[in-house]
Amino acid sequence: MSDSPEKLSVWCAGEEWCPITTTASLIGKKWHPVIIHRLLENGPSGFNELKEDVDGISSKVLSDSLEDLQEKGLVDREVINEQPFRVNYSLTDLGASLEPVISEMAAWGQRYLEEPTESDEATQ
Amino acid sequence: MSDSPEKLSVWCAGEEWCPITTTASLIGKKWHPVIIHRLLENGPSGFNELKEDVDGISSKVLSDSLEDLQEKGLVDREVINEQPFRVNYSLTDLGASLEPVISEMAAWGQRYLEEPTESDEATQ
DNA sequence: CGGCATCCACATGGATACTG
DNA sequence: CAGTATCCATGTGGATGCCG
Repeated sequence: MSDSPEKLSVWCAGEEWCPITTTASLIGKKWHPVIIHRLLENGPSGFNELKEDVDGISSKVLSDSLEDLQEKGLVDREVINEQPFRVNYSLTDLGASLEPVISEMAAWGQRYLEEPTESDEATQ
Repeated sequence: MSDSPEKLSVWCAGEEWCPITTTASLIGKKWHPVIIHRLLENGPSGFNELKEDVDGISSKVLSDSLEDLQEKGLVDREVINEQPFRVNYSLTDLGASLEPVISEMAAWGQRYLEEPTESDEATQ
């Protein structure tokens, strides 16, 4: 993994460019952080493998999210076999460079969020 | 600022509870990270003050976002004067505890994202 | 100043079924 | 296995205007 991926040029909503807004626009979608986290933890994965790791996602949404992440240059898709058909998703260098961000999010969640109990579950 | 805010119990989409998914559901909306960032940087702020700091947001969306952040226990709203009407938004201890996450996002954005040039701007 | 009301367009995501 | 197709409900955000 290179430690200096190419920079990404992304336009941003406001009038002034803001690194936080822009970063949020990259990973601020519902499933993006989890997908990146799984790819960081488990390494390159196939589609259904990823679908099982990312609990609760539908194939359509996973497909959409992966396409989005590819466009943003954070994820690579590689067809590694035609028959049987096999695909590999992996992080680009830029995607992998998000590791500190993702692990801060995970750490924060573990420290400050409480796992719902059975009774919480019943009320949902 | 206390260093051990109360834990927050949040339900999460999938079948298994996941700290990343849950954290993402808290700060994964378009403007939330910026709002938190501004409150961290500039301290407690009034509504319009915040609106100017968060560049490009409309009052409706800021209002919605702040309400959401209050419900999630990350932001406090305090009416500090009736006439003239003045309100103060500040981070709760839990909200302030997000500082490492937010600053990682900001740092990542500054390191790996490129500010668009004038010509980029022209094509948008 | 600090919003809320209204309206509307578009994005997002979930369920289900089907395909090469 | 790795998706796509379709449909549909809800969410999200932007514009504008008004109010105490």
